[in-house]
Amino acid sequence: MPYRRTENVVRRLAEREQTILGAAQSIVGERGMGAVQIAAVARRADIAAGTIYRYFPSKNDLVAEVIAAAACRELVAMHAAGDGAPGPLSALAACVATFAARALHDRRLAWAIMAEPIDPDIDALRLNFRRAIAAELEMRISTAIADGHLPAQDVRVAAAGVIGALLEGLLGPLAPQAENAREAVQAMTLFALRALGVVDARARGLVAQCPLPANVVSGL
Amino acid sequence: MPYRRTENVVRRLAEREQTILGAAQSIVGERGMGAVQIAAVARRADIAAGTIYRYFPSKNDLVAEVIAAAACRELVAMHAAGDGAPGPLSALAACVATFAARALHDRRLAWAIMAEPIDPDIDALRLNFRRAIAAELEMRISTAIADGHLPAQDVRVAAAGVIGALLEGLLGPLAPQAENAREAVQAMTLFALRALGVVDARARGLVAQCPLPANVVSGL
DNA sequence: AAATCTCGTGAATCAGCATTCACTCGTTGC
DNA sequence: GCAACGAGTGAATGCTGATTCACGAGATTT
Repeated sequence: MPYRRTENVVRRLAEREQTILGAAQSIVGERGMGAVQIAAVARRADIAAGTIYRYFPSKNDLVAEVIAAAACRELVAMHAAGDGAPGPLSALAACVATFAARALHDRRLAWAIMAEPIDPDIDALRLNFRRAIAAELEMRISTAIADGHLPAQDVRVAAAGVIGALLEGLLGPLAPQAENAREAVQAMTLFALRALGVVDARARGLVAQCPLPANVVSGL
Repeated sequence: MPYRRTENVVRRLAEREQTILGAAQSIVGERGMGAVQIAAVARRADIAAGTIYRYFPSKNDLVAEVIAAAACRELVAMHAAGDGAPGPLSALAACVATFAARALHDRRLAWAIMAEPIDPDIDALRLNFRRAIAAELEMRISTAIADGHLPAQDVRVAAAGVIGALLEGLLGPLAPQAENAREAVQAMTLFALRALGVVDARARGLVAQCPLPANVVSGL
């Protein structure tokens, strides 16, 4: 009979794979995509460089998994936030605020994953992630338009614009550093809602009712 | 008497420097920052790789000059567009539309210069450019607020948000490719004005009066 | 316990690219 | 015309970082 992996070995392998992924992610979060080097990941995971290739066929595959995992977490959080809201506009506001709050919580990681280009292959993958995030927003926006809460507009462009505004306003190099995260999230959410056509006063009301950043961040 | 440069030689040197800068810029415009390699620039400029180092101490310095030149052109165009408008809100709209139209005209170049990170040193430089663009917008926004045309808001965040929305909505990977540039510019300008607090109807009016993209692009 | 088999290792290899430098050639000053 | 000088050259150098591989260690099977 051929060699077969013991239960124990399977677990150890799976654990190590997670260790590697975790090491890679923590490096991304601390120093950006550019700092993800096989040697560095290996060092942080406390294994040899070659070992990484027992788990991932290439560096790109490793990075891809890091991105995919983060993408999945964000999508779930956004979707849940929207579903929990009472109406279409509230759902939209919750969606935006959730994305903003979570991104702000892990600025560097979010920026690296959403916007920091490294390699054409990786960029293609990241594109899927962005598309998925955008699709979630588009869905909320479309619903709000259909219900007459927003003026008619090109949903694709609107969603992209909102994402761009959030990234740049909260994470980008121009964003005011640190200070009060909650205020920043609220300011950008307000900005985004107005951009989509909600009048100022109404938008302020919606923002005030949004779940607090502290809540949406849980489970990161 | 020591060697002295002839009038003729001086011109030739200056021309060649421009040739190199032009080659670098055209590569950025076609294939992004990542494609700017000394060998490639030299090939396009039809000179030897080593020659580039007679004109620029390092690749970073070369890239820096490409960025600075582009930044300067954009700032001048934006400023002029705003100054030519009849009122504060029109100026704001013209500023935004101009930025949008010009960016869209040279999508790749604009994206590369505004958003494509390569090297920490370069990033720092790009930051200045973004700050300058943002400052121009901030100035227009502040004026409009002071005149009571916009609700009070954090001008820094607002300007950053507008830039992010424009970049992402028009140039980013999610932006609908090609099609009608004029429409896209108008849609994003409308989006930005609403984001800043102009109500939909009024914003539409302002956008309709903006100079056409065809005009603002001249002189690129 | 012997025979296989996979895992982990890390030094060596390979590739891409910026940068250098010894050299050639056209200019300049006499 | 000729000696000095700086511009132009491009092959060689050097560095950085991903990927490979031959080997020793630990697991699994008989």
